[in-house]
Amino acid sequence: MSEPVYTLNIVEDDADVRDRLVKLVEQEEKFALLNASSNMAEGLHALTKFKPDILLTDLGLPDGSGIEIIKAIEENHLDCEAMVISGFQDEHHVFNALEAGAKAYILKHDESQKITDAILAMMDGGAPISPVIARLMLQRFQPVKPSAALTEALTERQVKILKLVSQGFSSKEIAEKLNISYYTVTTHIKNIYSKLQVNSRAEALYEANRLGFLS
Amino acid sequence: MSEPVYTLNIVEDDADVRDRLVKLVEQEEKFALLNASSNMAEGLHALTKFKPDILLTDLGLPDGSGIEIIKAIEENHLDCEAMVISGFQDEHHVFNALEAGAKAYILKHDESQKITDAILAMMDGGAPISPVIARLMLQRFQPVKPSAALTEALTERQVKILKLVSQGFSSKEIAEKLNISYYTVTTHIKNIYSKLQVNSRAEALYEANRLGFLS
DNA sequence: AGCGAAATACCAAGTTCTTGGTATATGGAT
DNA sequence: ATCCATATACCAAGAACTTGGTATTTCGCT
Repeated sequence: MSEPVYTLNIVEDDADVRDRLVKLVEQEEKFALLNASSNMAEGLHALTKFKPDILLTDLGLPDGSGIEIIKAIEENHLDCEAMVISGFQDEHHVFNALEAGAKAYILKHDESQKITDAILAMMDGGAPISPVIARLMLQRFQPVKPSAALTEALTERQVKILKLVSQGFSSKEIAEKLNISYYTVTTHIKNIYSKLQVNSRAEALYEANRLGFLS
Repeated sequence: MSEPVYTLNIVEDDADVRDRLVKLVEQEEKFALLNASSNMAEGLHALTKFKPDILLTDLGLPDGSGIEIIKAIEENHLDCEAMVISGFQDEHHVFNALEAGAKAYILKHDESQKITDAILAMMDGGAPISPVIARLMLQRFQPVKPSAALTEALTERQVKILKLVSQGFSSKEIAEKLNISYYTVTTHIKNIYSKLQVNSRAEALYEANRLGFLS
């Protein structure tokens, strides 16, 4: 099979960075640069005009955000993978970009070779994320320690069971998972209801969520 | 300032892979290998005995899972960063590991240099995640990728009922609230289950939350 | 040694949910 | 005008949950 060639658009307002990206892309024979824009309006226009396989975009643009361009991919039903190349490392920018549909998020100061690798990894179905960014994402999976309210209200075991309930497991399944009796599970759930003052699983989940017991 | 030196434990049952990791660690002067175990029991014991700065562990061990070892870090209040080196790329293994507290997740077949880099990146506050793994994580931030199948999946009425279910109301209560028959409510819920591919209220809420239908 | 909290386990009656059907009315799209 | 999606409604059997009991074991604390 022949080498796949990916077409590519770049949106980056800083001329130096943009030139660096352009060079980097032109040096890799698997890439074919279609357009390099310096602002959001141009970037949006070029996106729909050239329909590239890959969008490489900055976030902070003089006339708006790269996020808008990423969203436009979805809205226009384009077959395009978006990679953010940004200097921003804060939660706000990162999650907005990822939620908008970015498949990759790498930092401007990463080495050129890493950026090239990242683009290829993305087209290979991966999601190259700079470690610093990934640490932010991780925090969504490792929420804060048991809050004061939780520790006081529910025991460790009860929280464990409540979490399994929240994942849709039946009492029987939870019993099997924890290697305890079905009756024990129902007893725990009974006690959880009592503490949360509710009378059903759905209610318990609602309360637990409201009180921040679950992630 | 002088070079930091990190102490390190390895847990990996495959002798070849373990030897490779050991060599890789010994070649990097910033690392000081304390122990290399081949199963969970040993790994757990070595963890509490040596209290390393870094735990490098496989997931599938003959007598259990590396996840147990990662959890032990938290339970014993150890100051240790856990990195998973696994062959598993499935959602179940990945999320269990991350939720257990793993700070990094890389694949066995990654190059040695990448593994070394990853350990250093982790100690630098990053979270090196292999692109394939990161793609899994991304799906949690981009809940409605199959928007055609999911965003458009639930009708307005179904969402309304699902929200009431999420607030803990019974079918009977929902019927009264909406001034429709109890049977209509159960029919709606039945159809919601079908669309979300679940079989209970708790499961439906879990899915709906994950997909962003609620909140 | 004794107390209390937590986790474990069991039972049974009653309630609610789940599932596989069938069926009608309405409104928008072709 | 017809088709299709949506909302509505009903039934019944079986599964799962809820509730109010009782009871044992383990563990930390006094």
